[in-house]
Amino acid sequence: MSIKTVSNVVNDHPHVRPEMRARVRAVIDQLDYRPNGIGRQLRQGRSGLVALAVPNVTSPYYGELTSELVRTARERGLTLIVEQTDADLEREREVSDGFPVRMVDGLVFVPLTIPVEELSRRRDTTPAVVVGENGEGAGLDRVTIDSAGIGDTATRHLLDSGRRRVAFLGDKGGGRPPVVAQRVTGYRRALRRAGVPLDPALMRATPEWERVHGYDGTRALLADRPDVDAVFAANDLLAFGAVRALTELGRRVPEDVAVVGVDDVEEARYATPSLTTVALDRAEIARLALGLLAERLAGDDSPPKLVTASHHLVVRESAPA
Amino acid sequence: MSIKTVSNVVNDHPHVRPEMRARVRAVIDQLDYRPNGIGRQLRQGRSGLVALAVPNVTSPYYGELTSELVRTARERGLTLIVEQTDADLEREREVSDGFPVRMVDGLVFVPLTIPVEELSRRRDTTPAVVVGENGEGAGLDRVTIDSAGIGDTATRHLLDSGRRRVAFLGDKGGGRPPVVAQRVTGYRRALRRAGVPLDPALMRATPEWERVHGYDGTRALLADRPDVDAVFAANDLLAFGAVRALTELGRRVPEDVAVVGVDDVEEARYATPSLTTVALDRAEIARLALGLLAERLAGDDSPPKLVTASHHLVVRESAPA
DNA sequence: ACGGTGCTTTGCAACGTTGAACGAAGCAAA
DNA sequence: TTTGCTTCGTTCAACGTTGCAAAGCACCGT
Repeated sequence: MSIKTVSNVVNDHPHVRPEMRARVRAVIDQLDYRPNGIGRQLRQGRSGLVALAVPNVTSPYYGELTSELVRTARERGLTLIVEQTDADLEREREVSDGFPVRMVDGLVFVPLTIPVEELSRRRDTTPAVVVGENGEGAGLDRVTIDSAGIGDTATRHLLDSGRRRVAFLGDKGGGRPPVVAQRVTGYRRALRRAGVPLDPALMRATPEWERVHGYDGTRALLADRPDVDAVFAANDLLAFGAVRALTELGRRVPEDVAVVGVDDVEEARYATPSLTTVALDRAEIARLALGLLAERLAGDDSPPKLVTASHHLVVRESAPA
Repeated sequence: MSIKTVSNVVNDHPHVRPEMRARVRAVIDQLDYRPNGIGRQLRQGRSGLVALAVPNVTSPYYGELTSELVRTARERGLTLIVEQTDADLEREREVSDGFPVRMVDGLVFVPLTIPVEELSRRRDTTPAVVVGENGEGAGLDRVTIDSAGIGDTATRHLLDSGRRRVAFLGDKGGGRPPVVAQRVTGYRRALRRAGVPLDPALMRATPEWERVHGYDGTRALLADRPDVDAVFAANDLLAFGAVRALTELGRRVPEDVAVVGVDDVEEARYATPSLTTVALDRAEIARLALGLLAERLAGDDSPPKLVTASHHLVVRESAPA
């Protein structure tokens, strides 16, 4: 029998006699034949591969996002290649410029440090979806969250529970990336609405947003402002570090200092005390991102789209109502 | 100029006049030409893709292992495809049988629930490396750790600090998978050496090894044996859950109950109290696994190899010396 | 001027697959 | 028996790349 007939059977094409079909199937089983994906991809001009470029898969937030993307991609018949940029500018540039060898059909990119102008100068024509606030203005499809709203929600919760000296942990010196700028905006908005003056000494910058930076930043904060009574940390990891520092310095959480984070990573539920946080729906973000990408893969060439995923406050022990 | 000349330039072949080389380079830059990976792969018969099948990328241990594998693969010029089995038997079967379409050059597999016999019946000829104790006897290349040694080290540390009622958290009912069996073996060995009789009520089974199971298991443990003075948890997540449960039930850690975990995930350093644990070198595991795979890809067809990665005790607050 | 030598460039084929077009049967109706 | 139609199977070509071998081209010595 001809190769093409086998192809027809494998692809469930019509116009194959049932008898022939069965015969081919039997031989396929016997030989454990599997179509060579490469040949197929070359013929069809698509690989079904999608690259995910994320700062890392280690930190809980990106890990959980990666997990949801892997799951969602699978459901859509796509396969995910994982790359880590380590938040390194050069690595992010490489991702933005496109891999030197063309292999993937699409890209999901979570940029941290690359300037928007560079993103928008992108020459690579592989469809790309940017995830996060940092791609603002890049002229690419993007899934984002309302970080100003998040900052507002968190800060308001602390103010509503009677706190008045609310620190912001996780600011960046110099030009703030959009994600930071937005969370600060929300923080200020909530303070203003409550009539609480902004105290610059309560705005603490950190080099990154990992546990150790929350820890260090909080120790520095307490040295300056020993009377702080609440911390809004820009993400959960900073918050964990903050709790650790506060505890070491003899502050009780939440009695002396309340702490709110952002992300609702799994650990937030099991930490001691459990962490009040603003939850982001990572499954929704994954769904939206791959949805946008799938439209492009299907040939959609409309102007770049922007979609916003939802968030909600989860009240736990570290900052009760 | 001919297509082949371009190919020669792209691949830095000798015998291309510098002038011609420059001319081709210029055009490549101008057109932003990138070789099509699929065509190249078809020609060369290899894709440079390696599949990683891991229970999930969310839990810290697998996440950190995935991260190291991504990094190491990159260094070796390989690209990692990530699949999650969710510790589901059916999904693990699919991985073991091989993907229905051939696309990857190799497989790194962390099996949890699939029986060894099924693994060894594997028909797929794609080179595979198994990571972990659970692949014992599968007749495949494997990177493992000395889990009996780990159980011994952890238990001994607790006994050395004067504890006598040491619980084992994370047993499995019914036939124990190798990883559990080995950690139990080490636990018993240390107890025997210290002359402490084994108390079956201190052996606590959990459905999985996640925080919630450590939490539930520890509550059950305290109901049965309120006088327990130490917990050896089979991994860090169980230990975090245990600490949480102990704290809620009024036990101080480590004063009343000491806790030791296994893995040394990043969180262990920042938890309150910080966690004493047996550290596994994930970078080493990744290096060894891809090293074995690379040998197979290079044509090595010697009998299956077994290599063992190292471990060491890290003493922190939850179980001081 | 001719063949030889060594460097440079090109043509051909093949990797494994599948869409398109073509050919070969089978069958019913004329 | 021939014609026309349907159903099934095959051949051809192409996807983009690169190893191989042959061809082109200077330049040299005789």
